[in-house]
Amino acid sequence: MALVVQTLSEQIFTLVRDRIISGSLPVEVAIRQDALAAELGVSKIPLREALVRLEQEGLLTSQANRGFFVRPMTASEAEEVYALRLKIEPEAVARAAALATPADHKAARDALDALDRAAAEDNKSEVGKLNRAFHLSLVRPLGRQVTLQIIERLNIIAERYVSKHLEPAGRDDRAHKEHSTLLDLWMRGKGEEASELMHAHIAETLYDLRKEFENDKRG
Amino acid sequence: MALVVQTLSEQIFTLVRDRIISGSLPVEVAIRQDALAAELGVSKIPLREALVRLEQEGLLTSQANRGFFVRPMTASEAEEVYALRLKIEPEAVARAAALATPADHKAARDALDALDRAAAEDNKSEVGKLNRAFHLSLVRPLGRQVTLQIIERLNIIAERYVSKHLEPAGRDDRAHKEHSTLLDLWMRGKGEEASELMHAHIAETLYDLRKEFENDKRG
DNA sequence: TGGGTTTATATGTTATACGCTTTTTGTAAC
DNA sequence: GTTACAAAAAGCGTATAACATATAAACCCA
Repeated sequence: MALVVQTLSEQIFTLVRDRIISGSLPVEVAIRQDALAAELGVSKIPLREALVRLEQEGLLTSQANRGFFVRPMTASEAEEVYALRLKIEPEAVARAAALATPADHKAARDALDALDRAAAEDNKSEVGKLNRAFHLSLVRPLGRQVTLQIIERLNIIAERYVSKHLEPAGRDDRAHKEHSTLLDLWMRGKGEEASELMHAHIAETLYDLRKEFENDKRG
Repeated sequence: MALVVQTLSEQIFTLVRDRIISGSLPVEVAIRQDALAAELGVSKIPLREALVRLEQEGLLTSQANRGFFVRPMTASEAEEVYALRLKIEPEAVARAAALATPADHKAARDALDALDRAAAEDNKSEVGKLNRAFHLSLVRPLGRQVTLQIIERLNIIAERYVSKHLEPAGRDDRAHKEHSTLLDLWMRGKGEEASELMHAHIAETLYDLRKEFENDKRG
């Protein structure tokens, strides 16, 4: 177990990030720094550092002297993020499959188990987080820091859209089966097949999202 | 002209970023926050916010209670960053060429002119910055925020390696000609050709970098 | 109802202080 | 001259209070 001391600002980063993803922070309204800091029981210094992180992460925007705003979601951003994921993630999965050690295999299986358990309990925000963790566990053995960070960021942005528009990944039976097959292929070192399935898996989510966007426009 | 007020922390971000790129900040040594803040004539709060930004940007790492460190450069990171650029940038250039307006054309031409002027004066750090600006001007008309931000980040990380190992882009005659041809194709809406040339252009830089890495190993 | 002025709020930053780690220094033992 | 450990120093991360400046809200008056 890697003992990693987390700074207060890093904890706040995660906490606020999850609030943004879950949609519990209003869009287009400046985040009241003093109020949020007070609510969290911290000073504004680590809070602001967390907000700066989130801006760099693409979840917030800031305007000088006006503060930080949750970035609005748009269909075109979703298209963009999924296009990037399709271009990067499947190949990363394939390469990672070739490099994965038994420890990596165990980590991925554990991640999927945790996801399944959370899905059974219908804990929406937890499912989203664990879904991300599972996807990341399939590319982590690649060991490429920059690539991993980009994939993680894309997954985080993508999750906002999923969490707003779709049922959580694990509850969906198709996604569940795909995850299982994916893990199986991946662990057996079948990188190419895993890659193709991952591509289809991501593409299907995008397809579902598109349907919802269409509904929104009509509704 | 878009009037954009810049926060102190944002200015510091740019300033420190350029120092990292130019290599004037020692690697593997914690950045002395009080000292740097004093040198810049600011307090540590906006400085820390800038450092947090830079960490998220992939130029710094931090360890709780130990501070921020300039990330060491490695051949494998260079390979990684260039692989990502090759996968993303050429296509983005092609699509942007189709969307570019006369204003975009002018911006790109101006960027190249500025780059040429700086190259004539042999201002290494300025050339790097303007080279980045030129590359970005070719993809900006695409209008995809997330994609653009990723490309910009990759270019920034890449520039560290270029600035350490190679002559600045504009001084190199081959690069200069490629830039000219690239701009020409791009402005004439020949997206596919521009894309191919951009791919070759990036690949050549990577090739040159590899040679230097080999030298370092032997040297 | 609208426009302009005043008032109130919030942001971004400074200065100072302090607990807690980490690093360095000092000292003793082997 | 190392090694081991204790003590001291330095530096990080956070808190608090304060304030200039910019934005937003309230107000007033026509």
